[in-house]
Amino acid sequence: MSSCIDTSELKQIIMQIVASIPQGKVASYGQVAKLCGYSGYGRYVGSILKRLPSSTTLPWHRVINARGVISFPIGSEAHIKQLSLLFKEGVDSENGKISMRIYGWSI
DNA sequence: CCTGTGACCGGTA
DNA sequence: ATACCGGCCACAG
Repeated sequence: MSSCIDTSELKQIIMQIVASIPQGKVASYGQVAKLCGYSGYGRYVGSILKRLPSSTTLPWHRVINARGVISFPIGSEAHIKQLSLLFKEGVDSENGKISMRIYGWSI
């Protein structure tokens, strides 16, 4: 079956939610999807962020997975880049586990 | 149209 | 605590 939703609209909502994540805090892919009103679309959130141009101003680095870690292989360029961006914002992490979550944060 | 692929997630062993 | 599994769903080939 083809998509049963308006993907272009969902894409914009996702970008809006990600853009509104406060500096120094993070959200999971599933959390972003749920905040959009589309629970279960975590994978889609990832696919959207993947296509972002390198020149984007969207804080994509504030989105991690539900296990509290960066969803890139440790040591990969993307992982190093995301970690440094988060570290620069003062995100607290121990052994790669991000502790400053976004739970309780409202739109 | 059918199949494989993810920057995912929650439950189970 | 870690490892695996099945479900998830748009998208590319």
